[in-house]
Amino acid sequence: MAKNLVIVESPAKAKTIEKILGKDFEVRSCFGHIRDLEKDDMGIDIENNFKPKYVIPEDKEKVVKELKKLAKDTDEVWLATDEDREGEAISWHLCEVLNLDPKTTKRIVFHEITKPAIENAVQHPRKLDMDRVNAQQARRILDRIVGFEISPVLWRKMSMRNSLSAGRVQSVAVRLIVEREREINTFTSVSTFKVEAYFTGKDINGKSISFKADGPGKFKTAEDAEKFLEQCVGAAYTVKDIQVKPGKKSPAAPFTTSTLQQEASRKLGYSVSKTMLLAQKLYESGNITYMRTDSVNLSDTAISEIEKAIKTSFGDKYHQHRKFKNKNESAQEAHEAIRPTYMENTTVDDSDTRKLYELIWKRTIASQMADAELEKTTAKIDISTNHEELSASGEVLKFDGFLKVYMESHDDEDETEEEQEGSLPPLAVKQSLDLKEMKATERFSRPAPRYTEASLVKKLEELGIGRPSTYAPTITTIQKRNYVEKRDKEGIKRDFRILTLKADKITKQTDAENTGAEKSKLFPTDLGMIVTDFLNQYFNNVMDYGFTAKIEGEFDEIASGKKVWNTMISEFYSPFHKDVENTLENAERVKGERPLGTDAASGKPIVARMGRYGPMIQIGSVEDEEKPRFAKLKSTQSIETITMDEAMELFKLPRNLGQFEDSDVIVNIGRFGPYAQHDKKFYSLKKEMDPYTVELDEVAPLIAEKRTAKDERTIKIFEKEKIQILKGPYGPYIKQGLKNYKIPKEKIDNAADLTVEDAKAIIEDVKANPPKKKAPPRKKKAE
DNA sequence: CAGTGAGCGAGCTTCCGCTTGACTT
Repeated sequence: MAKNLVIVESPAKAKTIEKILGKDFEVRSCFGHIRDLEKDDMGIDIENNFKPKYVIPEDKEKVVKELKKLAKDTDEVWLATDEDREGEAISWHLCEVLNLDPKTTKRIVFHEITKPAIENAVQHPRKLDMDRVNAQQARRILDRIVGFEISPVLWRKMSMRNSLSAGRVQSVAVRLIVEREREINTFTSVSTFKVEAYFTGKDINGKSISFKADGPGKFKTAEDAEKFLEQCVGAAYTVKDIQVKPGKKSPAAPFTTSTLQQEASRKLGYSVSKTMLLAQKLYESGNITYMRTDSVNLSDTAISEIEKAIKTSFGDKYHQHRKFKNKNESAQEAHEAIRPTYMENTTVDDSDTRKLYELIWKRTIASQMADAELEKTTAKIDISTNHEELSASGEVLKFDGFLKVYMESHDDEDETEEEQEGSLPPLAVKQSLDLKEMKATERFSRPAPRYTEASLVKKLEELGIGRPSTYAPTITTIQKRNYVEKRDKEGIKRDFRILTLKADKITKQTDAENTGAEKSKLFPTDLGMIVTDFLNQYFNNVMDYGFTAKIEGEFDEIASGKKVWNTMISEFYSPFHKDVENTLENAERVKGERPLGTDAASGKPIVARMGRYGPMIQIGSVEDEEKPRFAKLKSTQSIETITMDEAMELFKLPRNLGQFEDSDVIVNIGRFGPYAQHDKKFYSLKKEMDPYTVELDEVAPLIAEKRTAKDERTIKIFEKEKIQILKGPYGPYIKQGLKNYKIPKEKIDNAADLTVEDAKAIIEDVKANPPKKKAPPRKKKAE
């Protein structure tokens, strides 16, 4: 039995640290938080100064039991959880559960897993910081209050009430997406004309050249642009002035969770959850440092490793020592930046994680490399027939520096109008140029783009909302709650005008471009918009973009002992709870109704609104003698934007496509999407089949094909008993009615030989001994 | 699996942050 027990949060860390500390120390992990607020009654005794009621969750019982045993048999327990607020609280919970005295138990911290850092930590233990623990408790309790008081309000006040939720983080994330969507919907695009002149001539060495110059600003109308081109008729063009300016580019800081998610999204097209899954693998295999971090800091040992790698691979002049600082105030910096553990490993064997690893490797090494040096040349070109001038510019890379390995990408949001500049040929002042042609092209202003998962993470981080460990889960939650969905949008065709001056003649033409196409973007659903409007109206304090920043300031005061945590919570709770009660009492049930007009055929009103099963169109009302008619909106349509014509289109379903093998084929949209009904059976339509336009000759083969696929899946059918033996992705299984039953291992190889008695026996057996429930009792709802 | 759409009101849902496995019918 070791004399010392060290407890850390992550098991991968435990292994590494144990090696460093040697045989006197046993290092174990507690796998994050070991206690949480009880779920009943919110787990908070509000009357009793918000006293929290903590319990050990079922899935943590095992690890707690083990730690208890180890703690009892050891001389000294060292609490080595992360240095941030949550880590301090985990240490305190460990004291409570393991019966350790918080006043005397040794608390150690390190920000990097290196031998000197860990040895230094062991030599300088401190005591638990209760102020910091209390800041965490305040954070936890406030989040529980917000989530568990507002969510039930939604269940009462929304017309669709299946597992709706609200929270300090998720509700604001949805709000961002809803507001962006509305900005886009109300955006009116204005067009301007941009002039570009194409020149040919000879450079100072007599070599033939051609290059492009930009016109003087933008013209608001086609008339203004044309007037300018007219003023250029017959003009001579001379280089008036050449300016050369040096410039430089610097590398980006090493990765944090948020920037890794952004770059993996832009460069590799990964979703944030995919990035985190792969990063976790790399971490567990010892290839990278911890992947949930908000710090851009690199350990001293890492910095010298990187320096060595740069000097050997690229030479001394490519190295530049840099120390990055966090811009983000909310950062808690419990870990290092995300970097390779060993710089000499330039890649990994695993093909899944290779791209992500190489991205991390490049970003890390680039962060300690020299600036790239540029030379920017601007030539002003005089027009003899008017007072305007043209300007041509080019950029030449003088020294590549860090660009040798890595260049950060940007979202289209950050994109400037100017494209990547090429180089400009060497010109001389007073040199005359030949104009090949001059074009004025119509360009349209664009609204801000919809968020991607990664750009939403970026925005949340800027607002200080959420933590590295929650960015990916938050994005999953708001999609799972059906507030937001990720999808593509097709662009629409738009005409634009071009005026061309060539050989002193002006011609006009129209061209077409595709605009507004988006890939993998976050769109709010009608539900998301309605819930957001409701929350904004009744809980504007919590929905404020600055709310988290404000309370974080107060948590900091608690952490520094300037404020008492219950006081802070109480000050928040009084007005908040009044809002809850006021809403419950006074808010109407929300339907999200939007009148569209009157039905030409019946004279009845048409509304778009939210029904129990989603957005729909309703003609007439329930008070009418005749029942109202209903139609479900398509998944790409929205209550806010649907037009009368589009709404009427929806009433064209169900469609009878005609007969196939003597039965009607009827197409409709059901709970699980578009389907065809034929001979009492149902067949899902393929994605590309539009139920409004699809024809019999497309659907009939689908029915035939799916029928054989179903036959192949069937091993045996006992018609009378309604028992089927089927082949599933995990092997054969038995199905009776809607329920599935697992075939015992010893019989699985001969599933085809099972008799009806065998099957019945298995079913009875499974019923008598139901399979163990999954560890987290969180049931998955049918989507 | 493939209806529905109002109201009544069983019995259910829900938060954020810290960590990984379990394991499919």
